Amino acid sequence: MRHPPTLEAVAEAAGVSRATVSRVVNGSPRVRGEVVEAVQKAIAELGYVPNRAARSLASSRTHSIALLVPEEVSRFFGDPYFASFTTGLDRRLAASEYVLNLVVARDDPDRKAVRYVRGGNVDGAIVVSHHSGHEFLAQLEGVVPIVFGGRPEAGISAEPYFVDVDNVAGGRLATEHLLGLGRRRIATIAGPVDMTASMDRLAGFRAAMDDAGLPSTAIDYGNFTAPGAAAAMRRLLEEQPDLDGLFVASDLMATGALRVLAARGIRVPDDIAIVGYDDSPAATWGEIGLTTVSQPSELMGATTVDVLLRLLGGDPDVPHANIVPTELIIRESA
Amino acid sequence: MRHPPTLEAVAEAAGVSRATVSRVVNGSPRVRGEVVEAVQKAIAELGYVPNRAARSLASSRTHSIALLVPEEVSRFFGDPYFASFTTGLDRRLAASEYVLNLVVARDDPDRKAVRYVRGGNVDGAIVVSHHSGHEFLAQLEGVVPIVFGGRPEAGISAEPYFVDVDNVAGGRLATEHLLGLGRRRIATIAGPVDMTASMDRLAGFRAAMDDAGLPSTAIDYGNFTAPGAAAAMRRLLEEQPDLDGLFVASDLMATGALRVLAARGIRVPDDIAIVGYDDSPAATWGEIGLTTVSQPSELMGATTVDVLLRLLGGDPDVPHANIVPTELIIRESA
DNA sequence: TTGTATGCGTTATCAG
DNA sequence: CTGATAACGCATACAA
Repeated sequence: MRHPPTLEAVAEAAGVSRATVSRVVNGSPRVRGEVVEAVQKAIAELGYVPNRAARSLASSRTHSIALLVPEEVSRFFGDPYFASFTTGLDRRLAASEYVLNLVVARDDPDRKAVRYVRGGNVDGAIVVSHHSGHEFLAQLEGVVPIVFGGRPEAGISAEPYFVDVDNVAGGRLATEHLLGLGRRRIATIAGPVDMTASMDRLAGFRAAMDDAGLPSTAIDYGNFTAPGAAAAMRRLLEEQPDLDGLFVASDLMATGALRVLAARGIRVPDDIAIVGYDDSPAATWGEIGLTTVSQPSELMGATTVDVLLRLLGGDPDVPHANIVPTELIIRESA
Repeated sequence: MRHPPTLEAVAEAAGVSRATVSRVVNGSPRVRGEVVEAVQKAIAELGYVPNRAARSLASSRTHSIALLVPEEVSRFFGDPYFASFTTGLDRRLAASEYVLNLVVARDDPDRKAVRYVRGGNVDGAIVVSHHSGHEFLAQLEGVVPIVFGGRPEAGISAEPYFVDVDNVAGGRLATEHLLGLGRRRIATIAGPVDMTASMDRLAGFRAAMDDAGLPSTAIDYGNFTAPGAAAAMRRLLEEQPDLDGLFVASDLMATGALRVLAARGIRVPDDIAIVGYDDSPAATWGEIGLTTVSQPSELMGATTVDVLLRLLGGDPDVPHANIVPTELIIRESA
C-alpha cells in the first residue's frame, strides 16, 4: 500500500505552486491555458487523486450525502419500493459531484448513524423509511440539511423538507376506480397506523366511500407485509364473505391477499376486484396483473436528490413540501 | 447549521490540553481517572463528536470500508443473494468501528468508484458481483486491501483474497444425501467442464460415490441451462433406465431434468430422488420443492468482513482463499 | 494570472 | 501521566 501522490508532488512535477494545482483540480477559470495543460499532464502521469479527508477538512464540505434507512437490512432489500427509490436517487446523484453513503439501521443503539452524520461525514442526508418514531433523527436537526422521502411524522422534524405523493388522493383514486366498476361492498387492507402514508391512503379510501354514500367499515391492517395482509384478508372474509372490491395499501400486501383468495377459490377480478398501491414489481409477479396506484418511486428518489442539492447549493426558496403525482395503472385485477 | 464543538473546546471546558482529550476519546489507558471523567463530562455537555475528516487526515485511517458492486442498482436490489450477503456483512460490521459505504456501479464511466477508493475515503473494500471482467478494479490493486465475495476471475487481481463456498463439499453433500436415502443407482448432470465451480461439484459427487463403493459412471453435462439438462437427462435414461437418484449441479438445470421426467411419468422423489444446487428461486418454481445445496450467502458476507478486518488489523497470515461450508436445504424432491 | 501563508481538527512525537 | 508542537493534504484569503 504505497503512498499516493499529493498536490505537492503534482505541483513539483508541473513546475507550479500547490495553489495553482488546486485551482486546476477545482476548475478555476483564471489559470492560463498552457499551465492547465501542464498540470493535467502531471496529474495524469502521477495518477493523482485528491485526498478527500484533506479536501473536506479544508473546505468543510465532503461532497457526499447519506441515505439513512431506519429499517432492517433485509427489509430494505426486500422492498421493491426502496429499490426503485434508490435507483432514481442514484441516477440523479451520478450526474453530480456527490457520492452516496448508505446507512441502514433499524435501531441505532450505538448511535452510529447519528455520530456518522454529526461527525461531519456528509454534507446532507436523505431519509427514507416506512416507519416513523425514530427520534434519533431529531439529533440531526440543524446539523446538515435533511430531505425526507415521504412526509415524516410530526415530532421528527419541526419543518421538514420532504418529497411525497399525495396519498390521500391515491387512496381516493383507487377506491373510486372500484366504485366506477360498480363494486359496492369494498374493503381495505391498510398499512401500519403509525405511518402517515398508510393513514393518508386510508383517509382517501374513507373519503371516496363517504362521497359514494357507502359505509367504510371493512378495514383491516396488514403492516405492509405479505403475511400480515394474508391474515387481514382472512379476517375480512370472515366478517364479510360477500366482498366484491378491495383496496390494498401496497402491492406487496396485495400478493398476500391474493394468495388467500386463490386458496379459497375466490376469483379476481370476477368475484373481488383488487387495487393495490406502489406499482412495484410485485404487481406483476402473479398470474393476473395487479391494478395499482403508481407511486413514481424512482421519480421520488430523483426529486429527493434535487431538493437536497438545491439546499446544499444555498437556494433560498426551496419548498418544504414537494408533491409528485400518482396515477392509476390498470391491469387485470380491477 | 451551527459550528460543532471541537477538541479544543472540550479541552478548554475540561481544563486540560487537546492531547489529553484526544487520548480520552481514543481510550488511551494512561490518563488519570478523574481527568478522564472530567473530559467525558465536558464531551457530553458540549455534545462533542470527533470530526472524521480531521481524524482521518491525521491518522490516515478512515474507519470506513466500501462495498463495491459492479452491477446495475436494480440488479443489486433484485437479487436475493446480494440482499443476504449484505445482511451478513452489515451485521458483522455493526459490531466493529467501521461504517459501510455502498458503491453500486455497473460501469464506472467517470471512474467515480475508483476515485472514491483512491481518494482515501476508505480503509478497505469488499467486491461482490456475479460478473467478471471489471478491469477497473485493477486500478485499486495495492491501494487498499480488497476482499472478494466469490473467487474473482483471473486477471482482476494477481493474488486475491476471497471468500467462496466449497463446491467439492457441496457436491459431496448432495450425493451423500441421496445415498442416505438408500439410493444406489445415482447419476449426475454436471455443468460446463471449463468452470471450476462446476467441476468441483462433480468431483464431490465422484468422491461420495467412491466412498460408498459405488461406480460413478452415470455422468452427463447440461451446460448450466435447462434445455441442456433436459437433453442430458434423456441420454442418461437411455443408458440407465433404472436410475433412482440424481444430482443436478444447478437448480435451473434441475427444472429441465424434471420436465423430462414428468413427460415420461417418472415420479419424483418416489422413482428418482433429485438434489439440485444453488437454492435459487427456480428451486421452488415447480410443483414439488427441490432439495438443493445452498450457498450460505449471509455467512459469506460476514466472513468477507472478518477477512477484511483481519487484513486491516495487520494480521500477517490471513489466508487468501476462505472457504465457507454449504448446506443442504431439504424439500420434497429428495 | 500566480505564489505565499495560514488554518481546518486530529493524531502522534516529543519533552517534561 | 500530561502538555507543547509538528505533521496530515488541501483550499483560500491575501499579496505580488
